[in-house]
Amino acid sequence: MPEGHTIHRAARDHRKLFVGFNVAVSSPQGRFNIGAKSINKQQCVAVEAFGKHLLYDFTNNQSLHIHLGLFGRIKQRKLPVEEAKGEVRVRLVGKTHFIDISGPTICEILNEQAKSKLIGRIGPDLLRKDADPIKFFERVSRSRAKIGTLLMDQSVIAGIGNIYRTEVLWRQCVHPNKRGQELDRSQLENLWNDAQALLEVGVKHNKIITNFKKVGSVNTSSLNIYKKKKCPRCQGVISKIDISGRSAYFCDFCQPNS
DNA sequence: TTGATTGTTACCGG
DNA sequence: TCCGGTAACAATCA
Repeated sequence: MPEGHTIHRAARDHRKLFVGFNVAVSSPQGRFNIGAKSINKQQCVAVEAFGKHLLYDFTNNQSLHIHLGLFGRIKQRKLPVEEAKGEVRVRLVGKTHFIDISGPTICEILNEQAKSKLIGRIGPDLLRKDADPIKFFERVSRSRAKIGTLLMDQSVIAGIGNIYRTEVLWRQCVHPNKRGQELDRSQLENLWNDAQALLEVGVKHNKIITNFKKVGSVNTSSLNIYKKKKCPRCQGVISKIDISGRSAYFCDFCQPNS
């Protein structure tokens, strides 16, 4: 479910729900018995997203660290609390709402040192004001790896997932198999700027939207080529390839690799 | 029941 | 050291 926009949207929403309040934190038994006692009913002082990682900071300098992975979800509901549905691993209860987090791949409590280490290994985050695009430009420019791989590497650029990868490369007419070092500075700037703009739209609408064209007043589709057969620009056939286990789509004509 | 899926990490070989 | 490939793990739905 989540690319960067989902996590930053959650951080924005949860800031209003939890910061400044004593938050009840509970977790069930099993793999994700995180020992929530140490943060339970502590005051939440911040909620922040770093790439696809979500951190809830508490007064005792500990943080709840969540990564939703491929299947994780966050459900937000109004109080009173209801019985959890599905594989809920953590529940946070605030003054007016509660959230259930199901299926995360990471769900743990970090101290300050571990938190710094985590933040340190995440690349520039398209949705953060403190992001430094120069780091992205330099890293890609000296890499032999495919741009399709690099865009999904969260230590190179944080926030892009499989759908934005396909859509941004198509919008900028770059073949996913181009090597990082084959791209010039203006292409990299365009990729950065476009991805950033699209992710911001994603946060605003809580949805991935990369196609803004309307026929009459109706949006034909919010995506251009992801899982599609035909290129909306040239009407050509969309190809599908596997890049490190994930499906990437591209238009042979609009995104030449030569 | 099977396959697919908006993700990440560890490990190995080249 | 970099890069590609593979496996493991997560939960849900068609």
